[in-house]
Amino acid sequence: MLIQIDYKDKRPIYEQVIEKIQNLIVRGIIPADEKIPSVRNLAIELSINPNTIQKAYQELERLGYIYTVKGRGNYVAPSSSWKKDRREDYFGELDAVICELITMGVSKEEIIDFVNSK
Amino acid sequence: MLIQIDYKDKRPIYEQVIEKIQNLIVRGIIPADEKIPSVRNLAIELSINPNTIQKAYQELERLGYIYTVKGRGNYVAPSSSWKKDRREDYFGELDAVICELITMGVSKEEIIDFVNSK
Amino acid sequence: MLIQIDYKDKRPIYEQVIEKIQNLIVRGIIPADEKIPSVRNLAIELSINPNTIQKAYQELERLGYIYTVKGRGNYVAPSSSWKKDRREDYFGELDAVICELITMGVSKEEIIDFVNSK
Amino acid sequence: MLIQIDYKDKRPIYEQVIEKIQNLIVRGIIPADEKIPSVRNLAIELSINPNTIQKAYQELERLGYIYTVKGRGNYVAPSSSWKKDRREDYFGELDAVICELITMGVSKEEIIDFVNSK
DNA sequence: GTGGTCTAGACCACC
DNA sequence: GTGGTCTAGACCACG
Repeated sequence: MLIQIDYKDKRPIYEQVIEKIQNLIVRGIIPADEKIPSVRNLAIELSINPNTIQKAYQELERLGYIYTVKGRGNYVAPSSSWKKDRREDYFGELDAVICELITMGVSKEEIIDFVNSK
Repeated sequence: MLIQIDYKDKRPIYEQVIEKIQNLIVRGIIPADEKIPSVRNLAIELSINPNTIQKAYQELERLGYIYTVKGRGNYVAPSSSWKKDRREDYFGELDAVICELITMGVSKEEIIDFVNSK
Repeated sequence: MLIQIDYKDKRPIYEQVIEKIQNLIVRGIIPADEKIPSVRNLAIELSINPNTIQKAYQELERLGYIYTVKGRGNYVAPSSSWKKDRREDYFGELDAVICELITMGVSKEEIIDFVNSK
Repeated sequence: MLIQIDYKDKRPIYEQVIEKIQNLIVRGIIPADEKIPSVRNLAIELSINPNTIQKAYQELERLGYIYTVKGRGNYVAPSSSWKKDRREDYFGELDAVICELITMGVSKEEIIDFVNSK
């Protein structure tokens, strides 16, 4: 797996795990219905306590990114279960940042130029 | 003062205080070199532990939004000391959000439409 | 057979098998004294461990929905052996739900309207 | 507090805690914005590990029944944040039970009689 | 003191 | 072997 924990990061470990796996799923690196590492294996691989991975996996399931089959393992969910939510989340963030920039006197044109320069 | 603490907010209280005062300063509601409430007074007004206000004020000073005069109080710093930093921060955030949206298959045009609709 | 396992369902697989077969029996799709698939065959058909099917069949026998003839297979029991139990179970559930709704301030009339609208 | 754990119950302890506190809140026994016992205190009172209470409280917050203030404690949320969801949940359950009963040949009239007899 | 996170180690149901 | 739950005990940030 391509997951790395950053111990300098102030966020809790389980959040980092969530984010990393979200990334792998959203970018299509792990396809739908593919198995992801077992709680124990990932724990060993990252030298982390299994409970911490467990917490991350449970949250990922709650968010609709994976589904869990007891006695079998965890599998990535079809994109339909998270795609919409995720878009809305990011447009919400975009909205907040734009509000802040406009409040600070940045014009819409400047923002659009910035988007185009990407 | 126009500060309200939201206890249901997940962020620590001192961060909320920082954000609220930043807002008052950035929007020009408190002009440069104006005195802001003393640690003690604000603590009483918000029914909050003075240590919490103290922590917020220290951070605000570190960020360049206020300056402290020993024995006299805290004053709003001139905008030159924070304006640039703040713009860069928000453009950094904007950058991150746009990257995410593009990764998810949202086109630049959609993003620009969204900005224009504001 | 018309059985489908849903791996995203939180319940254990053997419970799903029980429920599905109960349904086929209760709705009369498999008549009394009809043979149901052998443990082995159903296991193969559903790509499931035979132990899981075995557990489901044992429970179905305990509940009176099927009876087992050693060396010959499993057969649907006559409705007399489960019909009464089942009705009582569901009226018990109905009772519990109605209690909760009333506790929450929902009137009997609202509940009756809901039943009639079905 | 009026909470009792039933060790014969097969459900996990944290679910029992959730259900018990939900009840206290829904029935108005603990009013909105009232403090509920701290994680540690309730753990001691019930002779349960604090982590288990913690899990229950986090779920209760996620469900909108309580809100948490770090360093202060947990408080019951205003009913607006859960009342609607809860009604929908129970009407959903009611719907399922009624479907089952009708499938078994129970008439609407019988069901309505049952409701009226309560 | 309060909640939030983490570790280590255990037992269980399920497959 | 797999996930789910629980205990015991620890450290941290917050107030």
